[in-house]
Formats: sequence, structure tokens, C-alpha cells
Amino acid sequence: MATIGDVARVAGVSRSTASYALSGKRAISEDVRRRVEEAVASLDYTPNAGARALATNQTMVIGLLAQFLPDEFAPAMLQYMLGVSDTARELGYDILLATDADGTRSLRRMTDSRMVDGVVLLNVADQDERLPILRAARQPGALVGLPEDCSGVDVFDLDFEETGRLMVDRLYRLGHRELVLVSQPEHVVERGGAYVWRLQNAAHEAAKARGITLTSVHAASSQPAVGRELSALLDAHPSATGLLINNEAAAAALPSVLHERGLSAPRDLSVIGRYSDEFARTFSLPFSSVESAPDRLGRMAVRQLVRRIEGQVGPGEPHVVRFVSPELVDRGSTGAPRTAGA
Amino acid sequence: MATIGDVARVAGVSRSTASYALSGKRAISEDVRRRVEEAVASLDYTPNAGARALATNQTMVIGLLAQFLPDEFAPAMLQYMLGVSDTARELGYDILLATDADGTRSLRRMTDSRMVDGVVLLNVADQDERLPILRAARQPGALVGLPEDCSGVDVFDLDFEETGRLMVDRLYRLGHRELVLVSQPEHVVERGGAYVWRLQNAAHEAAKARGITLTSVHAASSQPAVGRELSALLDAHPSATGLLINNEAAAAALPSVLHERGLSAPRDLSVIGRYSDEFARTFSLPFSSVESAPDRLGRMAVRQLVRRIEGQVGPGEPHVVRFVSPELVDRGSTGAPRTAGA
DNA sequence: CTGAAAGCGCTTACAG
DNA sequence: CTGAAAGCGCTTACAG
Repeated sequence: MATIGDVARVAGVSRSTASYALSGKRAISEDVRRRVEEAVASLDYTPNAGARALATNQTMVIGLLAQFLPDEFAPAMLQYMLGVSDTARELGYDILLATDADGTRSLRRMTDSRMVDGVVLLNVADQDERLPILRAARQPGALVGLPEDCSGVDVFDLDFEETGRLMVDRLYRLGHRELVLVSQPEHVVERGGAYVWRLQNAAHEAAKARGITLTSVHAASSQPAVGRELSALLDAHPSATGLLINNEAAAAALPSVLHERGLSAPRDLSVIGRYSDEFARTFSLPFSSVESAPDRLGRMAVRQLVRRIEGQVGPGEPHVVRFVSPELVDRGSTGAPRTAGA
Repeated sequence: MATIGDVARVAGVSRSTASYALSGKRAISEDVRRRVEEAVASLDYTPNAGARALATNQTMVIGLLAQFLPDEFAPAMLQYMLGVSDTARELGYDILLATDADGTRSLRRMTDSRMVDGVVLLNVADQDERLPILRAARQPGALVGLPEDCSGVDVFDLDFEETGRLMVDRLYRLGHRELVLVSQPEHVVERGGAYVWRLQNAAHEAAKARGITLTSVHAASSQPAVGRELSALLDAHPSATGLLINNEAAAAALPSVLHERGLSAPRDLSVIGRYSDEFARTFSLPFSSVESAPDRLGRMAVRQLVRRIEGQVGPGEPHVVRFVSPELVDRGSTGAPRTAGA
């Protein structure tokens, strides 16, 4: 394999000149530049990434920590991963991926051994075990998901509180007075999935302020349990006219549950979910939903991370906590409530 | 950040001794080993991966090339990725992930710059553009998916021909005489998705040998097109009693299509799909299916790749092409055909 | 059982 | 505008 030394020899210059000719970091005569370029082409030279990393202290690699936890819905995670990966590539970075459920070990390995210039954490919990490790690392980190303590990291998330209010408000204005909110499984909450109760609390407050009834339930994140639970829930709340779904698996399962019961939205029930448009397409979900914007969040996280890595944001400059505002994508699943007894 | 030099100094030994004490590559006195270990602990030393890679010519990283093509079904890809990633980690390797649609550039970058010790290619086409690059690389490669030319690489795939035969056979034995096979979109075939016609051709041969009718159609890989196509297909073939689905998106869409038409399997129609059990759970698909074994294929590919990387298989030793035999997971969606006129 | 030294392939002050 | 040299942090023959 050709090295910069080979290039220098073939071009008839010193190694440093060859290096500078390639990096453009100092003025080079036209003649030399051309000879170096020819040498590179004829030798099919590519710099050794490890050697470059050692010399420059930069790897041009971003660590991506995606935890696939047993009770979360994998296809939803994929969207975030692709948002991060695509943006990183655009900005010249590769992705080192860790998918194990125990992200702490992988995070420590990546940062301590300096395999990465920075790190993106997905699926961040309220008290995320990975955060102390990240804060102790010399590399900057960006999160998708809001932890309790945001110090030392840049944080991006959907505004789940506003989402909860928006969902309730929307149905309230259409005339609904009894709603049910389906959240992620309790396990997710216990593990610190703060977004679950952020949305839930805000929804309850909004319902209270408007004097309407909101019941919240947790549902499983996989079939067939989630289907059964949805069915049981419809039995238990026969007078509810609106369904708010903050649980991707439940959203994916809902169409067949409604079908089986001969129900359709918005005729019998108004439904608002919270997932991405891409997700809706993949699962062919016919429900209006608040866009969860995984690609946009991934993109924002990587952009900010790269700005930090490349020193475009001063080390003293405060870290950001940025919320994406919920946008409702109307798929026609909301309407006036069915009239009682109809 | 602590270096091996710091460790050596604190332990009162030379750098080489410190290195050997950690690698265990030569005999070390008990006393020295202990002092080195203490120094490592007190300094919180972790080797610099780039420096180690430069010295050893090994990165302990495997490249994973996952192409997310516009007309393929992303959640199915995820399964393969996780199979690869999990196995790599077990064997001590990290994953460098490339998700761009143009895998050739990423592959070249990873191999030429020596960021990886080996590479796994997912979603391999019959004439895969990435293969010439992979063959020219010094790193070994393993494929999930069978290309026309398997030289120079280890190949793992589901036995799609046997799968086609099995599907036809199963329904034939139950008494079916008119079947429809739903494949991936034509684009996938044109791009070289050889598995599509491998299954299809074998199914046709099997049908011919048994004197039964098999119609094959291509269907889109996303909603709502695929739903409409499935519906049109049921209209066009009213006398068909069996449906073979070699298209994940079609399988995911089928339950609602059947529902809308008031059909159920196996009462009105016998259905056999081809996807993983995990996939069936995620999408709550009630159809019997041939297990596509993404985790197993990913695992096999990584295992063999690591054996090559680590020289446990001689460089002269021939490359393997290994097929996973199809196994039918019975979810009760096949039965005797409905009697004509019933 | 241990150490001094060379080398992996880059980049970048330093000197001219 | 260019070159000789040091250095990044490891590993591993070579020598004792």
C-alpha cells in the first residue's frame, strides 16, 4: 500500500511537501502540486486514517450510541439512526455504531480509546447512565432526548409538553370531552423515558384547564399484547371519543384493532398519534400525527456536534437545549365526536 | 490523557515492559505485572486506538455497508444490521456504519484508508458494484446476499430456491392448485436483487412439475401503492387460493387488505410469507412464513469474516458460499383451499 | 525476565 | 516556495 513517502519519492519532493500539497495548508508551486497529484493518482494513494488520527488528534468519526432496549420499538429507532448517519456523512464524518443495550461500556471504549471525535446519544433517559461518562470524556456529545441534567452536552428533542397540549387542544376544539392517552409501557417510564410523562403531564394539565376528561394508560410495545390492551381499553372507555397515541407500537397495531371492532376514524373515534411521516408511510398508518421529526433531530444533533468538534463554537459558549415544535400532520383521522347514542 | 509512557513511569518500568504486561505476550514477573496494573488503574489508562492500529495494522473495526435504497423496506434491513452489530461486538469488534445509497464510495474510503479490518456487505446485488472494490481491497469481505460472482468473498444467504419450492409444495400438498406469488418491485430485480427471481424461478419450476398454476406479480415496497396492488391482484385472480409473499412491505400491508375485503386466512386464502419471526412480531403478521433468519445470516457472515481477519482460515483456503435452509414457521395461515363456490 | 530502539504513516512547527 | 526533523502513542523484534 502506498504511503505519503511513496508519493513524495515518485513526485520528487519531500514528504512534508507532498503532505502540504495535498492538504493545501501552505503555498505550493503549480509544478509541484501537479507532480504530487500525478503521483497520488498513479499510486492510488489514500492516507492511512489511523496515522492521520494519531498525528492530528482527529478521527473524523462520530460515535452513535443507539440502544435497542427490549421494550422499545426498533423501527422507530432506525429513523433517528439514519438521520444521524446521513448528516454525518454529508459533513465528512463516518459513524461508529454501538447497538448494545449497555451503552455505557461502548461509550467508554469509544471515547477513552479516542476512536471518535464526538458522540451522539439516542434514546436518552431522564437519569441516563451514559451521561456521567460522556461528561468526563474529552469529546463533545449531543443528545437526542432530554435528560434531567443537561449540563455539558447539547440537547435536542421534540417539545413533548407542547405536543401533549396540542393533542388535547385539537380534540377539545373539535368538541371532544373524553379522551384516552396511550403511552409507552411503564418499563420505559421507569427506565427514565422522560418524554412519556412530559407529554402525559402536559396533556393532563391541558385537559384540566379545559375541564375535560383525560385517562392515561400504558400499553405494551409489541404485539400481540398491545393489540389486546388497545381492545380492552376501548371496552373500558366506551364513552371516550378521542384517542391520543404516544406509543409507536400501539399506533402500528391500532388499525387492525379498529377494524376488528368495526370502528373507523374519525367516524367513531378521533385519533392523533405521535410519530414520523416516514413511519406513517412504512406502517401505512391513516392517523393524523404530531411529527416526531427523527431526521431533523438527528441532523440538528450532528450539526451542533460537528460545530463543537471543529471549534466553531467556543468551549466557553453555553450548551444548547433545543426543542422542535410539534407539527400536526393531518391525515383526516380527527373530526367532531360521534353524537351520544348514535 | 495517560499514555503507555505514563503507565511505564508510574510503574517504574520501560514502555515495552508495560506494553507486554498488558498484552501478556511475554512472561512478566508477578511484581511488575501488579505495578503496571496499579498504574493503569490509577491513571485510568486506555490505549489509543489509532496508535495501536498504526503499530499492529489492525483496527478491530468491521465496516458494515447497509444500503437504504428508496424502493426497499427499511425495517427489514435493520434486522440484518443488528445481527451483524451484535455478533461483531461479541467478538471484540466495533462497527463502522455506512448507510448511503452509493456504497461504493464508502467502501473505498473505509478500505483504502484502512479504517476497517474487514467488511460486511448487506443487500448484495447480482452484479454488485461494490464487489470489484471489495476484491481489490486487502481486507476480507463477507456478503449477506448471493451475487453472480462469488469469487474472493465469503457468501451467506437464505436458500431462496429451496424457499420457492417449499412454499409451492406446502400449498400443493394442502390441495391448492392456483397460487399467486407476490415479489419485490421490478426495480429491485432490475437493480440485481437476484433473490427475487431465484425464489420465483424455483417456484415456477415446482408449480410446473406439479401441474399447478402459479402467477407471479411484482408489488411496490411501500404504502399506499402496495395495498392497492394487493387488492387489484385479488380482483384479478378470484380463483387463486394461495398467496406467496416474497415482499416484506406487501406482507405488512396484507392484513388490512384482507380485512377490508372481509377475507381471512386460511379460511378464504392460504398465505405464506418470507420474513423473520422478529419482523412478524413487530408488524404483528399472522401469516406462516419462511424464516429469513437475518440475525443468523449476520452472525454467520461476521463469524467467518473474523476467522479470515484473524488468520484462522488460511488465505489459500477457499471461500465459502453457504445457504441457510428455509424453515417454515407455522402461524396457522395455511389450510385446505376453500371449495369452489363456497 | 527486562530495556533501548526502531518503526507504523501521517502532520506540522522550525529553518532556510 | 521547499526540506529535514520531531512527534503523535503504540508494538515488537533485537539484545541482554
